[in-house]
Amino acid sequence: MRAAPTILHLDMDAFYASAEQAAKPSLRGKAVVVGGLGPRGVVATASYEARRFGVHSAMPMAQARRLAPNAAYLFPRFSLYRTVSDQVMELLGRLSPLVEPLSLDEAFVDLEAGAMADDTASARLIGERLRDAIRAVTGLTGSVGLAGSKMLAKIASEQAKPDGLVLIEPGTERELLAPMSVRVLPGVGPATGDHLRRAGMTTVDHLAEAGEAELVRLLGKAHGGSLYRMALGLDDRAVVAERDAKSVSVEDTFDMDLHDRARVRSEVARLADRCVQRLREAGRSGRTVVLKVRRYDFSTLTRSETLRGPTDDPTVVREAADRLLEHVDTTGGVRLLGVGVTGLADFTQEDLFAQAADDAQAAVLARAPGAGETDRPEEAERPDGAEGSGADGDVSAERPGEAATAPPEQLTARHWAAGHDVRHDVHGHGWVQGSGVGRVTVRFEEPGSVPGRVRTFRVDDPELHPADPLPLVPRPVDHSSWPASLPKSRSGADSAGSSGGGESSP
DNA sequence: TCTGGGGTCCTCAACCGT
DNA sequence: TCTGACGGTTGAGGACCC
Repeated sequence: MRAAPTILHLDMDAFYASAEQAAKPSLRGKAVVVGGLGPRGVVATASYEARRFGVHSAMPMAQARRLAPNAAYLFPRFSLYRTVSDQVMELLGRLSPLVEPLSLDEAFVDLEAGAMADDTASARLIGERLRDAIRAVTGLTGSVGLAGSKMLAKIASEQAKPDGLVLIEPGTERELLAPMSVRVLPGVGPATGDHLRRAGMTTVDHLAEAGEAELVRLLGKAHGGSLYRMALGLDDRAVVAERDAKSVSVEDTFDMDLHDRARVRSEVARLADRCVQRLREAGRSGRTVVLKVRRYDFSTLTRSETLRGPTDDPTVVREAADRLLEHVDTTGGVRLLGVGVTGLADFTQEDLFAQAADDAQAAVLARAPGAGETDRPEEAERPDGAEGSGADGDVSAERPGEAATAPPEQLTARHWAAGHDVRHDVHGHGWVQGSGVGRVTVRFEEPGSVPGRVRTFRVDDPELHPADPLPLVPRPVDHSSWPASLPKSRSGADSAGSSGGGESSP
């Protein structure tokens, strides 16, 4: 525990939905739901307007449509969200060298490492100025929590939502936590929450009173011990800037269960290729191949196989996944398949072969260091050529600069996904409101415009083209010197407790 | 009324070598 | 040679997070 609120947690408000509302003026103030639009999709984010109907994250899309039939339902556009996220993370990086992104819309900042905040007043000032800067640069709002630890900073930002700032004064932590539900503590989900409730513990105070021994008895050593410390407000987890990924995986849920064994095998091969592609893009290799199968009844099983050494060879991963599939009963149907790789390394078994060959040249017995016997046939037979194998690049142009020069003109496919941007030779920039029976409906508007008009075209209209997202703020205020202009401290900003939302302006 | 995708961490059991 | 303790590895599953 620190003496000053030196951890800042930023959480963008209803991030995906807010970004869509900023991009599409006609959706501002309306219920917007972003997520998978297929029959088995779930909600990724609902705008605050949609939440009033009871729609929330992780809810099945079919249920959301029943609750809010008039909401706008949009497919996620990760390239847009990533662009905005990069802008936000760049601002955070100017506050401290220690920034830990948790996702596209959330991050911890260690203000102490940035030597930015030396007291409560200056921490609060930084938080407010950060919210101003985010709004000016991205057009979106974010909520800020400030406290002496990660856990409390996150709880504070949750309380600050939407569009607010909450600072937890050092020394008030236990009192603040005591009446809260056990579910506010990190690591307490539905299962643990139920477990604790059956033992008569529903508030954080109950956990603190129960004592460490009782929690360890109920939940095990690691979980029980850490939960007890959290209940006392103790959390000394550091903000970690760089985290190496420990696994890479891809999975697909099918609109209809798969029954044909040959189809299941071909899907597993396809997923293995995609997984390897991701692995290679990250410049990594992996040693353990994992197959995941979710059956018709939602029961999920995994099978794994550890190779002699790490690989990034699609053939090796594909064959391992296929071997694992042989041990899985898929009669009855399969709703999800996944292929993953863990035990990541920065070298491959093939590198070890090269090393072994060098060793042999030096008249030393060729035995690869740390990898046991290096006599695995399927890896020895690998044809060389690590360049771009596997599935060829269907990844969309993610970098704004590149995207502008390479518009995704998929004229052969002509699939108009709801919510995606388009450009019409006559009417200009717009977005797909819906499509079907050979028609596509487009609303012509852009971030800075007034709500636009709707027109309908044939799906193969030659004047209609897919387009990249436009910046949410067409001409952002210059923030290149931010936050150098921040005063070190301001006494007027030092008021205790929470400051509500909506007080900042660009 | 059904339940995504991409991860992390923990637990437990089985097995192996010392 | 047998036995037990113990640590490391592997495999499977569960819970949780965003």
